[in-house]
Amino acid sequence: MIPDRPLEVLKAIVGDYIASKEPVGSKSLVERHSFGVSAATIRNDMAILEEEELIVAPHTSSGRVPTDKGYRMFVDQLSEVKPLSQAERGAIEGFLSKSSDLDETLGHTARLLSQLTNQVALVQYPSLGRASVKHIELISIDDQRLLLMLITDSGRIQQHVLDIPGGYEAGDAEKLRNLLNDNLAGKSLKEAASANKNLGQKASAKLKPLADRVLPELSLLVDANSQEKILLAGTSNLARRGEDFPGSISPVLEAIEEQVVLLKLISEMQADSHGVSLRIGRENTVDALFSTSVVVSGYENQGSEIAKVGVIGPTRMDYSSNIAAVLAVARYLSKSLGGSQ
Amino acid sequence: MIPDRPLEVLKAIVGDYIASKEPVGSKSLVERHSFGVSAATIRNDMAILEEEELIVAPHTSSGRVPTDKGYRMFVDQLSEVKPLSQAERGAIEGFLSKSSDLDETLGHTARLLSQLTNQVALVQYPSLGRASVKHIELISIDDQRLLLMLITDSGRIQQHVLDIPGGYEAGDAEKLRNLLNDNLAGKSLKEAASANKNLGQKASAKLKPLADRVLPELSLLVDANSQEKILLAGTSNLARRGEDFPGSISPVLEAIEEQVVLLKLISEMQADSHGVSLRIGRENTVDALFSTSVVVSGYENQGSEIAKVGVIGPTRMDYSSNIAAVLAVARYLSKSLGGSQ
DNA sequence: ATTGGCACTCATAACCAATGAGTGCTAACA
DNA sequence: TGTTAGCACTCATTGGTTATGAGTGCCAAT
Repeated sequence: MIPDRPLEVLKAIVGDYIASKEPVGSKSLVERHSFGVSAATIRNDMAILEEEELIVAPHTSSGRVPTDKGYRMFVDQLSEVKPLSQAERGAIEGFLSKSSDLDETLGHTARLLSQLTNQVALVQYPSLGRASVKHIELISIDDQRLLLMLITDSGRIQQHVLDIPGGYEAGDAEKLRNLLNDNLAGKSLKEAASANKNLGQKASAKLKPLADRVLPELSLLVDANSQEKILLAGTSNLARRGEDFPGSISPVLEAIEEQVVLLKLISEMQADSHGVSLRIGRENTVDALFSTSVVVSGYENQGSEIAKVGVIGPTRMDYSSNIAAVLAVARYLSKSLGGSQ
Repeated sequence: MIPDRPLEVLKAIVGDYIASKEPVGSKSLVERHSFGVSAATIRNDMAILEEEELIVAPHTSSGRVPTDKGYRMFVDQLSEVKPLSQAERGAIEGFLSKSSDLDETLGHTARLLSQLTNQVALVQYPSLGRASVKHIELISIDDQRLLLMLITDSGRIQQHVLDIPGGYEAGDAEKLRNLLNDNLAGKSLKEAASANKNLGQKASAKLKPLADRVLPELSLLVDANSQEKILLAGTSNLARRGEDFPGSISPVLEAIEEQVVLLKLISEMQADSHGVSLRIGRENTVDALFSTSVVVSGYENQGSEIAKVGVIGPTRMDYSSNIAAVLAVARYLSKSLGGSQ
């Protein structure tokens, strides 16, 4: 529905605008690209694009700037993304290979992605909601304290130290531990939460006091921590791009620090054919993020998607390379998790 | 050495400047405060202060602004800090009482402090360097994987999942665990690190293969994680105060995201008589933080200081209330840790 | 020691003209 | 029909000039 050359012009405008931060006019356009036509013709094409609301002029008689719709068309046209350089691939591999536990891996991932893209990186912790109980551990620390641990198949480990005011017998802890594992291991967290409630009755009279102390804490671990969590890195990259934001960047910073908002946003996003999902400007349902774009992709453990990873930056970003970076990092992260956990 | 009234004038200047963000002149000074003398007299006093480099005029014939030295004198004069309101005390208590494990407690603390002060809050994780090994746990997850845990007396728990490619016998894991605890529990991390190296010899022939796999990982846990860590919250508060920073805020953001820099900085800071320690402007050894002030206080577990907590903001901050907030939060945090861990 | 008076400084705001990149439109052209 | 050259017009930006006024330093008088 939009002819060929105007589309090329749109691409050129987006490209030049990303590079220069300046509204781009017909003249500089024909200078930098070889369309084989004159500036006047380009102007006609630009009139078409403006008609379609793909570009807009900040003020009468100035260059044009892509609209959100324009960026959207641009990325949808983007057939293949810019592959990463050898150096970048090396950096990813080197960075992620030396991580040990989950916390550390995700922390590294966030830092890496923010450095790779010069944007704010976000990494969602594997959601406990979809996870299942792999193992429950009850470890005696000393005669009045127990360490309760919940290990899920997503690799996340939650723990809590319990005071047992009256003390306890080592054998009881062992028995309770077996009871818990026999009844809960393998169940999804939701099932475990409800099964846990009825478990008190199964405990023998001797075990009862300890069970009464431990079970509620286990519930707490299950629900309180099934609350999702996001890791951020490179917030300063936002500040450096401050000029890209209309008023101040502080509402943007506030919004992304507000985990709940971000979680809702990325949970709404569905991956497209490339395996990546993006929201551009006003496509974001959050007012404060109307001048930002979010690029996310899922990462997997043992074949199923467990959480998301991505970047957030000004709508005027280099979509091609950011998409490539997010995809690559997601892929390596999946590999790194699948291998060792 | 500096007469009385000029000192009062300094206090007034600092106070007014903090409130108004505007350089403060002699006239507005006599209007807002009742010195009982005329503007001209105040001007003479200001000349003295300027002589002492406690205040400075941004340009000839404009109001005066406190220098770093001026702020320093101001806070040193500060005999008692502004006590927190009832509501604030309530908020602290409510917030911190509902935390369960260490991670969560510290996370809550950081958020709370940033909200209380409207500054960037920082919370240092209990340093493993000064900590000692409380307990080591080796848990079988399945027949090819073990979970290795290191629990320190500061309440921090580190864990790592180990693949044991050839499998192992449950009894061996148990024996190794006992060996580790017998030899390492109670030792400081440094001692444990070196003791750990010689432990391979003590293992029986049967235990050797497993020990060879586990011991290096334990070393890794000890060193790699004895690296300190800082939690930040409320970065957006910096952005909101953007006008207070000379050029852009992004170097500041970069500096505080650079954990190493921050860690070095706060480790240099020694608490004064109030139990609080602060660096004002150029007293910070980091260039990027020359226009910020850092307020920290230590928090304790079982009577000994284990790490620091504080805020960082523009030199033009409300020292009195920030000091009060940091102190209060540090105190409550110590209480909360001492009670349950 | 304090004060009123006064000349002086200098950042800021307001106004104005010049500049120039960029546009839309029209008429000619292939 | 699509393309091009030409032209008048718009308007953000820049630089220069001029008020305005808050604030100072200094001095002579109290």
